[in-house]
Amino acid sequence: MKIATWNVNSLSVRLPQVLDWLAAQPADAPVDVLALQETKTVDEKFPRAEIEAAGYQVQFFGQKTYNGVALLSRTPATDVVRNIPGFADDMARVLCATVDGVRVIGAYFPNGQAPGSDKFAYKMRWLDALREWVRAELAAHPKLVLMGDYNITFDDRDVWDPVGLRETIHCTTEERTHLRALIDLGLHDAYRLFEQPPKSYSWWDYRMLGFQKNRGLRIDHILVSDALKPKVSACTIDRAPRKNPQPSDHAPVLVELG
DNA sequence: ATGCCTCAGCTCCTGAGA
Repeated sequence: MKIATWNVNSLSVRLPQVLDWLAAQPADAPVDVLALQETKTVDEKFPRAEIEAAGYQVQFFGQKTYNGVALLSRTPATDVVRNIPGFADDMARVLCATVDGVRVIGAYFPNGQAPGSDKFAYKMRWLDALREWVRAELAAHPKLVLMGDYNITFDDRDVWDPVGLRETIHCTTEERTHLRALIDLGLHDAYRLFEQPPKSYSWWDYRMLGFQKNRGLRIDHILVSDALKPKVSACTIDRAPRKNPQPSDHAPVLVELG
């Protein structure tokens, strides 16, 4: 089972790239589940027909201009949950469903803008609510994947300039403490289960030739539960779509469950 | 300096992203 996450930074702009990317997978190893973030599309305008024509079922949860998430799957998604139950939020950030017996959560974590800002405080509240909800989901569904654009780096290995970016957004101790608290629920950073190339990132700034100079951050993650950890056979970041004309600023992350 | 790109939208500028 191959599961992936990709912040597409507008699905209406990136839909052809998403379909091309899915079609480019090996025939014997298609992507079974794909979580998308920043679709930036209201549900009325969501490109459902195009995605279904590519052989995928799709759940989507969007809003105007910002945020928006979707969950593509080759088999039906059941028990769908939108956003964090009990946490009032006018932003479309979370889609959760069961696919092939795996509880899959795709999430677009808040950016946070700057430490000390109102948006940073919202990010911390959102992370608290997410953690308590995921704790309950894990108890009910031991086979669980939590993936998406976390907007948080785990440690300095995930940062192109850890000195210059010390305690800036995505790199603060407070954010990392919250991320670590998710891990402590019984989740594992699938990417670090394997030896990986140094300076591996999932996002590069559009400006300043960020990608060409590999000035990036690893902020897109796939966390797997204790029960799934022994089944993980690979986890990779696919940089190829970042080289497309008119790319998203994020690259997809993939995990394979044996 | 807080921009450099990119995107959406009450679109010829602004807000937000990260």
